[in-house]
Amino acid sequence: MNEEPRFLRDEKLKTPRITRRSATEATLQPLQLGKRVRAIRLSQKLTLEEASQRTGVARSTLSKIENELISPTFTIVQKLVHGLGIDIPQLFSQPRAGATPGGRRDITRRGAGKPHPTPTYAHELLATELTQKKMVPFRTEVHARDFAEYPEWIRHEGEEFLFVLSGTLLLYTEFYEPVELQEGDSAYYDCTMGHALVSTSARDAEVLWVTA
Amino acid sequence: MNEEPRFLRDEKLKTPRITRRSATEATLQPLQLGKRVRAIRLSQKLTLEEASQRTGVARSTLSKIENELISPTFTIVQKLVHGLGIDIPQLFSQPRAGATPGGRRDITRRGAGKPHPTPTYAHELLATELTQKKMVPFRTEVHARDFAEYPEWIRHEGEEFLFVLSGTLLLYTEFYEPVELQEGDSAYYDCTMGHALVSTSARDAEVLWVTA
DNA sequence: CAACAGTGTTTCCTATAGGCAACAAAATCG
DNA sequence: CGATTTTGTTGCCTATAGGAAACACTGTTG
Repeated sequence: MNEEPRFLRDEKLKTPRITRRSATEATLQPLQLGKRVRAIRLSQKLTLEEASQRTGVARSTLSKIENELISPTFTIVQKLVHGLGIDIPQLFSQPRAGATPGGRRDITRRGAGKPHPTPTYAHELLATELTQKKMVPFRTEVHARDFAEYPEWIRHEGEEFLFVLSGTLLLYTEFYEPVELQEGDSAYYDCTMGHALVSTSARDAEVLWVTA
Repeated sequence: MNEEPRFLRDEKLKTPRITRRSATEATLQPLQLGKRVRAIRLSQKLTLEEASQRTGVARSTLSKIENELISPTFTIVQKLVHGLGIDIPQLFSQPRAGATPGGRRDITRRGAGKPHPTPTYAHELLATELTQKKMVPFRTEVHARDFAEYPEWIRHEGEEFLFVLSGTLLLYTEFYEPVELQEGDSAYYDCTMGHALVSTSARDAEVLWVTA
């Protein structure tokens, strides 16, 4: 009295109600999230019940996710990440069984990074072809012109190195006086300490940023 | 508590979407995926309809996601990531309220680094006041003019990011063809793979290097 | 300024995600 | 060994995600 797994059904004979409007997603990889989650859970020697308690997700739901019976909601994914201490890069990237990656290389031409805008910054992410990397480099135009544009401190894990490519700016940090940086200056700081940049030159300042 | 996503600073939003059952974890981070998606879409100057076609997600669904009315399914998130070229897995990661201390900061003025000359490179080490750091940043003039100046491959642990500050040069790597880099270009590679730089411009090229 | 073409939002409805509870299969205990 | 606990896997049901279409707005154009 059991029906086939739903998503299989879906693949097979779900043509009548065609809603596939473009072929963009044709090449979408399976990306076995379920197996990944299971591997991570087992690696921590947790039972479904324990994982359930840590994440706040029902035991049954976890089972279904691990067996690829359902596609979890983003809120659930967040709970998993949070509760199991999963590093999201792994979740999104492919197996890559090997230990330390060997001979990878990724070239990013000027202006060819992936844009990532925010109200105060215009980031351009570099080396986005590589997934499992220790550092995240990006080039940024600092649009902010006043410290007041930041509703609160920017603050996150890790350490950050910044290098001023052009223009001048003020580096505000939580525990220090603001300091003016000019072209060629650089700074290294803990990201857990609140920080923010404000352009002071005629043109918006450009910085190179690397986070780890 | 720092639960701001990496590049995100944003106005406060209300709806934390409460799950009434698992009261174990009362509050769940907002993590405004919606605003992020909207920002990315707008940065690419796409309408909802265009984004819909690229991602294969219904226009209405996109609208709801951007307005935080629903929590998208993982398959939908995948489609978004794929169709809009979103990278940055760490974008989604919630910096765990880790006990990483640290309010360190180190400013290095232009030219004020610690010189470290070699036959082929003139390194200037940056942020040398800080000792226990994850990354080692330095600015380098590439004196080498011929690959033959390197008796053997440079090779060491970790990963390296390099950004061309001025001039042009050739990046030789063990497993790839040499590639020419110009001002503003960047590269990321595994250091265990042999690598070497050679200036090709009239003046010696200058690069910014970060190792981790 | 009416007819129109595009935008983003909202409504309606179906498909499905997720929790609870019943279940089967091991594992543990008596 | 049977009884009990603990494991992971289903039914079942409700809450909700997601698609199509209607809608409300805003420009355009003749």
